[in-house]
Amino acid sequence: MNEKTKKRYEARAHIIKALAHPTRLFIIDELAKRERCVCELRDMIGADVSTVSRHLTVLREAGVVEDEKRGLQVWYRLKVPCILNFFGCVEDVLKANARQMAAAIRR
Amino acid sequence: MNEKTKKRYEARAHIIKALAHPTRLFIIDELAKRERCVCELRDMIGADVSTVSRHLTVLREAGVVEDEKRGLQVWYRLKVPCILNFFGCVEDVLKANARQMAAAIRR
DNA sequence: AAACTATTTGGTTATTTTGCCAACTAAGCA
DNA sequence: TGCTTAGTTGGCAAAATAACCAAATAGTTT
Repeated sequence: MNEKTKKRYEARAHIIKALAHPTRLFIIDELAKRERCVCELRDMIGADVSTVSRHLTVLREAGVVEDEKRGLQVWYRLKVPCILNFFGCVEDVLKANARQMAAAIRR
Repeated sequence: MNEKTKKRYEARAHIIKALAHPTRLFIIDELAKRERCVCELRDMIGADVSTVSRHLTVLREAGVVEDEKRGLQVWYRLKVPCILNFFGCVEDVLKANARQMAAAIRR
C-alpha cells in the first residue's frame, strides 16, 4: 500500500472515528431533526457540559456539524445529512446479527 | 435518555467503531472486490499476520464480514455491501472539508 | 507420526480516547 | 462596572485500542 493510499484511508477513518461513539450518534440524530444549542444537548444527554462540548468539538473538527454563536448560546447543526442513510445500513447489520444469534441458540 | 435508547446507540457505535480504522477500511474495500484469505490481506497490508487477524476479528465480531475455512486458509468476505454507499458520503465530507480549508486560506 | 503452513490467541507495552473537575472566556444584564 | 450564564479548554486518571512477538491450534504433506 503506497503512502498516498494510506493517507486516504487515514482521512476516512478520522471521519468515521468521529461518529463512533454512542453520545455522538445521539447528537447526530438530534441535529438531524433540528439545530440545538449545547445546553439542550447537555440536558438530553445528562453528562457534564464539558463532556458534551468535547463531543461536539470532535464532530465539528471532522466536518460533520457546524456551529454558530448567537448571544450566549452556541447552536449546532448537521452539515452532512447523507450520514443518516448510513445509519439505516448499520441497523441492517444489527438486525442480521440478531437473526444469526437467534438461529445459533435454536440450533 | 432512557436505558433502552442508550443500549441502541451503544450497539450502533460498536459497529461503526469496527469500521473506524484505516486498515479495516482497506480490508473492506478489498473484500468488496472479492473474497480474500488472511495471507493475501497480510501481503497487501504489510503488517504482522497477528495484527491483520485481529482486525478481521473485529470486523467479523461486528457482523460486517464472514469467514470460511477451506483447507489451511481462512477466506473472508464482505457480508454487508451497503457499507460501501456510506464511503461515498465520507468522501463528500472530505471534499467539503478540503473546499473549506482552501477558502479559509484564500481569505 | 513428524514436519510444515496458515491462522488465532496470550501477553506486554505504547498510544488514544473518554469523562470529570476546575479555571477561563465571551456575551448579556443589573 | 460587577454579576450571571453558556460554553470551551487545561489537566488528570481510568479505560479502551493497537501493534508486536511468542506460543498454541488446525489442517496438509511426507
